[in-house]
Amino acid sequence: MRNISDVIEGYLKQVIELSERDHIEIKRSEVAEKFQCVPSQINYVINTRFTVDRGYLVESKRGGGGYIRIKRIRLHQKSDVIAEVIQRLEHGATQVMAEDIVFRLLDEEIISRREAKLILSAVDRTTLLLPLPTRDEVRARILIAMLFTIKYQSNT
Amino acid sequence: MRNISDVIEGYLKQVIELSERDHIEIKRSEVAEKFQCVPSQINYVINTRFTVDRGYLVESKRGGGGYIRIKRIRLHQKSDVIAEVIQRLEHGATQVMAEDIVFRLLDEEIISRREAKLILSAVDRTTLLLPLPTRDEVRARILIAMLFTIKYQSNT
DNA sequence: ATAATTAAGTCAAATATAGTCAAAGTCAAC
DNA sequence: GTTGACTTTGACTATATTTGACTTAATTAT
Repeated sequence: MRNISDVIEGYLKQVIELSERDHIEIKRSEVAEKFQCVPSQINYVINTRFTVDRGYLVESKRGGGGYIRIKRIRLHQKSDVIAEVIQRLEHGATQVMAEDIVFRLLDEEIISRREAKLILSAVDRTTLLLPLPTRDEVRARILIAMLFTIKYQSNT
Repeated sequence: MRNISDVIEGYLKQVIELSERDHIEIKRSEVAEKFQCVPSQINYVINTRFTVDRGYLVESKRGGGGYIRIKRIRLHQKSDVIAEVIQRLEHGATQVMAEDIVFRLLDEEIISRREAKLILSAVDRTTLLLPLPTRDEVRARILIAMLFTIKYQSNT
């Protein structure tokens, strides 16, 4: 007998599979009720099994009529290049590094000219206006976040 | 099952959409009656969904013959929309403001879906990871920088 | 003018969800 | 039988919605 997290994972994947649409919406409390577990177990399952790396995007809303929405995403065709670039950014990014990376992505036709300008304007030192070394760390995080977005395009 | 606020939001947007004029006038009590809710629910919907950042202007009048008037602000000159939006950002931008603005630009077809995602990922609080109020200031600067880039694109 | 009536506005409490985090439990590998 | 990764649990937190008592403003009747 498998553990309850695996069972819930399987259930959710089946629901996604059978769904017409590219996403499903669940009520955390209902799923918890169905499997006789505490609601936060659902968060655990989602945090460990429905991650971006595994190809899922999750959104949610609290309050009345709240929900958890799980979407499947597909990888960008050039995701290897992006993954490689993200690795280089892990320990901070200077403006020159950022420019090199953006020009490479442009060169590889992973981003458009307009997107390149957009990215560069966001991470320019006069935009961030933060002291070092914070500036290079924030720049790296912004670049990584944007690259992730490009890497994992949702199916919609 | 959706919550009543979302239903009322959808209804009002549809009424605006189908309207000949650029604004609609509703009677708060009638709408409340139609959706079987208390009148102040209508204020809640208007205050949370028909904000300036989302491109709406609301006026009202009390007393006999009172009404609530909702106007969709559709500006056709893209640069005007951007200029207006930049002004609102001058004193910092919360994540909710940023989201409202980006969705509006998407709605007005000034940016693409992918660009919207790119921008939102860059200014997400988990990306910036800075303490307030710095975070809101940096977010505003990044948004302004990107909007300028979009506004003054060279045509070459 | 003043009062009565008719609307809309405000605000905070009650309710309905979901998220976080860390302690406790489980189980396989060593 | 200890260790460490993974899972389970629940107390506490955060956020969104719903509701209603009370307030304010405009119009109408006297």
